[in-house]
Amino acid sequence: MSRASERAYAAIRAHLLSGQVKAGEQLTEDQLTQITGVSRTPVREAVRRLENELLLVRSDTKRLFVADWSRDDIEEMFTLRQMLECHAAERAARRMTPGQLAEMEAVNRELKAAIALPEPDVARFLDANRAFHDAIIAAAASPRLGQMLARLVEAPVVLRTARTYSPEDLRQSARDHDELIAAFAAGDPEWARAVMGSHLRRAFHTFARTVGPATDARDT
Amino acid sequence: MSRASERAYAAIRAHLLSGQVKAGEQLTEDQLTQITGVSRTPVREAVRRLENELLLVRSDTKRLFVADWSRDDIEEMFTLRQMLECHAAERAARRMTPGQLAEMEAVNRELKAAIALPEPDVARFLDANRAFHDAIIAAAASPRLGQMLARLVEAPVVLRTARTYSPEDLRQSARDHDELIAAFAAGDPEWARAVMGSHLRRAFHTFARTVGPATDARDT
DNA sequence: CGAGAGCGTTTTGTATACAATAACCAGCTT
DNA sequence: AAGCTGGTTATTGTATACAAAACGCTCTCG
Repeated sequence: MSRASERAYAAIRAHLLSGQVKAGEQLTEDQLTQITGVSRTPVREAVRRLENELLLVRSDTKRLFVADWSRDDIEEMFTLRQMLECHAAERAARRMTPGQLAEMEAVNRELKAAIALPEPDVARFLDANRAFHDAIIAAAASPRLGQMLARLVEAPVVLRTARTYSPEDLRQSARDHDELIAAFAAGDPEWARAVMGSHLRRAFHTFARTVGPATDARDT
Repeated sequence: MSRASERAYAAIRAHLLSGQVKAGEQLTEDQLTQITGVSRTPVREAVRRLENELLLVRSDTKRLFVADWSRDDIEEMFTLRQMLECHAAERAARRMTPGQLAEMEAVNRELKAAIALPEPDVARFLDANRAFHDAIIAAAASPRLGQMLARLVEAPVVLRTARTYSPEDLRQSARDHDELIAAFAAGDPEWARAVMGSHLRRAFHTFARTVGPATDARDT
């Protein structure tokens, strides 16, 4: 994307992440031009993108609001992500090249360094974690799958700012990544899928623990 | 969407569907303003949407081109659609209300009427078919799932215009729908998922038969 | 000949003015 | 008091002019 609209996107996103703005609150394009420092045209493009990522929503009369993710919305999102990312892991296990595998090992070393004592660096962990998952998606070589996952992964980022990860959560995550790498090295799609499934499902429960109980137990 | 950009979207889409334009061909925003009769601003919004639906693609330098769907792309799309729509069928089976079920039965009667002899009306069939699948997605009550499926289903519409359906294809489709309705009436998620899976996979092979052989057999 | 620099043309990106529509509020009617 | 109605303001949508970037061409230099 071009410079101004990219800047607008990043600025609005940062603004949403910063927590200065409440879920359900209305935003106007004028406010956003002030926040971003660019004119309405690129702001509108950025807003379209954020709408697509479901960070912003529109009322029936085109007013713009900060999206409000319920616990059920989040669970739904995790379920979809699991479905798609397991598929991606399976595809990746079939297609991964030695170079890609080496790259993933490097990323995972970085991830482990980030959580090393004495002081785990959560932001650095999250960056490495994201790079790891992106590498899998890249190896899956499925543009539509990648696009969909990108949208799913974007949204919860908003919520994770206030989240606390225990050192054990971080270490378990690193172990999952080790096992995923082993599955890729073995070229075993079923293994990769299974590890990814438990990895994400556990992540959901870790996440959910801090949010509250489900309101509806019917669903998968 | 607003009037002008909606009109632009529909006009560009129709233009792509009409076959007057080849895959891979470049389009400029100016051309599109002429085709649509609106200014560049709403054209650009429509283009963003079509990019998102992967009917248009951008070069690395922001030039706009008609997307070129390879056989592998189409297979990938069907695979994703199957994954998501099976999930939707499963959810729908858990949640369907009597009113929704009656609605689906009505839609399926319309579908059967459309393919009745002497002269099956394929356009009418396609409309009813779409309504049927939309009803399932609605019953699944998962906004993100619905949004993703909408994008997946959009694209192949482009290609199916020239497609020929045998009367037997149409009848088998109607039978699948009958069985889906039975699964929903029974409230059996596994049954619904299984029927949807075979329904879509058969649709893929019907589709693929007219397109040509796969270039890569590694994938699911 | 071929590679690359310079320059006019084409195409996309941004700002801004104006138009259309939705929300708001006051005052009226019943 | 509840609900409509007219006008006023706030907000979004569209057109257009200008800026920036990419393309294609020619000309030059090695």
